[in-house]
Amino acid sequence: MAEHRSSVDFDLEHFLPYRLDRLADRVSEALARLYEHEHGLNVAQWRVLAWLHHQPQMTAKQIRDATRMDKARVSRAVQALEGRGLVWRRPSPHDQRWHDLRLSEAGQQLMTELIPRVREREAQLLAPLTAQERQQLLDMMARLERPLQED
Amino acid sequence: MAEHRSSVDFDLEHFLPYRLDRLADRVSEALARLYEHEHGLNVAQWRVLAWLHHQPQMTAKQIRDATRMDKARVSRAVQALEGRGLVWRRPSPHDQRWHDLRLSEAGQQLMTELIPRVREREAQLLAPLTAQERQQLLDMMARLERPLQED
DNA sequence: CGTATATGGTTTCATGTGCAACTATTTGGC
DNA sequence: GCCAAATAGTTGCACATGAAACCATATACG
Repeated sequence: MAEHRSSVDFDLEHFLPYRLDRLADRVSEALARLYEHEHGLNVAQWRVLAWLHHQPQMTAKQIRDATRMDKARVSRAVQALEGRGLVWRRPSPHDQRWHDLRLSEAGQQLMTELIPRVREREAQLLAPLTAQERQQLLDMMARLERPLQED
Repeated sequence: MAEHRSSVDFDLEHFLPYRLDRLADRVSEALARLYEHEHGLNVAQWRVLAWLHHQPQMTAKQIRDATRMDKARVSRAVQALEGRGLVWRRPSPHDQRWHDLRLSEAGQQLMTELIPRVREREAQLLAPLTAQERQQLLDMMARLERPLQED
């Protein structure tokens, strides 16, 4: 059992950052077909919609905190969604710097159609793992992520 | 225990593709300081160097297969590395379409310096998991990835 | 009050990327 | 041997993204 890796040889195949990135890419690609090819949504836009579906009224700042996306990325995603009539935006009465965001009727409809299909796809992806393993996986990922929070 | 998620509510926080992507991003960012900020290498370039260190002579095609990166991405990474004198490239005597790649002396040196530090960083990242858990994690990731191979 | 500072959001710029079209070389069928 | 198809690698293009500069609004402090 070669559990001790030599100090001179370095194998990317056993290097977690690389493996994580590769898997994330593959998974993301497998999902993109649903919201990208069929609905012209990129990942940032999909995430904004998902959050607004989950929590019906948010500001861009809240979405940024929730998704940990760059604020420029959120800003552009919201612009695109507003342009397509999927999201409403208006300055907050409490503070004009904030913009309150909500799904429009069309946005709501889109998510109602999309979510079950995304769920189904996720189930396919997760099929190789037992329910217990899925839980373990998410749990380990959370533990790995915690020390990397930088705010 | 709320293990059955409602069909109307959708929480990105429990959605594996999103969680994977976020973790991969964070981890990647934590490592980028080492090879990006200090050595001006981007991820693609780092991967090419790592593979050439692991297996001293490869063609771009082999690197592409190993890393599953787009061939344009590999091509540009190699160009940059050759331009900086970190890798040598010459047409293969067997087939002029191939280019044999090797680390130069400088490339070798860079990796000798970089690898231990990258290893150390990886160890910090993995600190929250036991050795057994690390093994489980890589194993589960491999099982998730297998059905997504598309070649 | 009134100015300095902080904050939410936008825009500009440089960079990285995938895809598709392209070039050059090799292989396979005739 | 010769041309069609395949293959390795490069390049043009469109797009997404992060960092930094920027704008507008709100808050803090004199």
